[in-house]
Amino acid sequence: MTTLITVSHQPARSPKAEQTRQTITEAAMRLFRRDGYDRTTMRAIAQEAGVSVGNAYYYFASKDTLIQAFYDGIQTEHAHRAASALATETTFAARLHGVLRAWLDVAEPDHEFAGQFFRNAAQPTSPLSPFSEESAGAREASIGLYRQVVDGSDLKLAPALRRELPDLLWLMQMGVVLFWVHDDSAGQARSHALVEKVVPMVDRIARLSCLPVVRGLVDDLLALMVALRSV
Amino acid sequence: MTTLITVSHQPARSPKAEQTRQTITEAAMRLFRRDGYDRTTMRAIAQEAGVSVGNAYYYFASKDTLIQAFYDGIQTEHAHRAASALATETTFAARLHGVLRAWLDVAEPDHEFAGQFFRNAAQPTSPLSPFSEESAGAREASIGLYRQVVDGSDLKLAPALRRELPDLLWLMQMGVVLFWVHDDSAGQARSHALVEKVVPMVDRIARLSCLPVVRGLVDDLLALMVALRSV
DNA sequence: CCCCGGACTTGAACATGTTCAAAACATGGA
DNA sequence: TCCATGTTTTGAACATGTTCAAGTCCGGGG
Repeated sequence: MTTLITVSHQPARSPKAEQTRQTITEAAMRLFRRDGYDRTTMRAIAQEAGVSVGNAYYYFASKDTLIQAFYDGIQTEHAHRAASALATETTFAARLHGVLRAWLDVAEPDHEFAGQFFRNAAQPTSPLSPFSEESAGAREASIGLYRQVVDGSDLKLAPALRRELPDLLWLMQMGVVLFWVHDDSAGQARSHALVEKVVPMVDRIARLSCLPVVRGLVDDLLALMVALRSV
Repeated sequence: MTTLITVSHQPARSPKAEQTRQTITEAAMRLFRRDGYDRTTMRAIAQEAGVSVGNAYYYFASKDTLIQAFYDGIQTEHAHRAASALATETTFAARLHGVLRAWLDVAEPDHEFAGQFFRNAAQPTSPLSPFSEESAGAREASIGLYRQVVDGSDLKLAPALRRELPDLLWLMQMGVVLFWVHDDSAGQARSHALVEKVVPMVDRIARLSCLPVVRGLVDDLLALMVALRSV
């Protein structure tokens, strides 16, 4: 479930190298959290880690890639907390709600920091983009979470929809993240409100997906996804 | 309809100043289009404009704000082309399709360039974010376009939905833009396919919005929007 | 005509992400 | 022990966005 994606400039060959790499990421995380991404300089990171600037670049291709550690941390922590929700809840709505709220809880302490480096993740060409080739592993892991949400639940769905639903729910999470990043309300209250309202809606749509009218719309949606993949 | 948002460091007092400002934006646009955003340096822009670097900063707060001109250009051009679609089409689907396709057509020549500076627009704190205070004018103008789409069409809608639909359609456009920015297919074929498929779906949903089942979902959606505004 | 105040312009200086050639270090084999 | 080779580390140099103190220009008042 962990699926660490280490975008390393050079792979660590020796234990000592691994140690150095670790020291650098820890120093970076510490400063990023304390001063924010933009105000933390590479020189400061190097100094905090007791290492030269060039050495940081020996292990990490750029300042951006240093936040991969942060990325991975949230990912694994989310998987961890989501697991406990998935272990106890059985209804679709409760499971979905648990996984989404787990994300908000995990990410909350880093809201400000996330807002600062979000632009890097938004760049289509960046390896940190959730849609990038390099993020495939983390993306699959995250989608896997939503597959569990669906599979372990009481939902009755047409097979085609059941197959695609995890992808759609992951996409929804991306939407929530987008909203969350822009959310400057205290404790990201608006994001929580969003989740609170959206989950029952999704639940209702899913349950109605067999009714004739809704069925047609769902079929359109599935056709859309298939079409986009093939173009 | 134009609503030019000029984020200027210093307002231009004299005609000569206005001339200089113009020269700089034109040089910047030329180089951005030719070499891309990242590979165009401020020094190159200054030189192309026959001006000093400091002078560019007298008129523009940063390299980012130079692309405001580009932003405005797309906005006005879109309004222009959309108007002709709105003048001829009468059905909701055709009007919506016309406006969205107009955007794709207008933006196409700048797809690569847009991908490069998209990250700036994605940053929540940036004035170039479509959700920012500074973009309010352009945003309202754009939403106005979708108000026309709805109002001039043959759609029968509950008043509450009719009021909110333009906002929702604008949000949908943001989604299309997000997709488009990540779309590296030839001529952005996938984005066109997306629009082609999504428009009939939206049309169908809108037309079904009075039926009992769909009605409930739409009400939920409207309640969500109201709730988020008040939190 | 001269001078003053403000608008405009300049280019050197600064901050910071990134690169690179060279040095230091480690390790296994002669 | 010493060398060869590959790994790790260094810090100065570079590229580029941004700032700033100082200069130039210009119009209006004396």
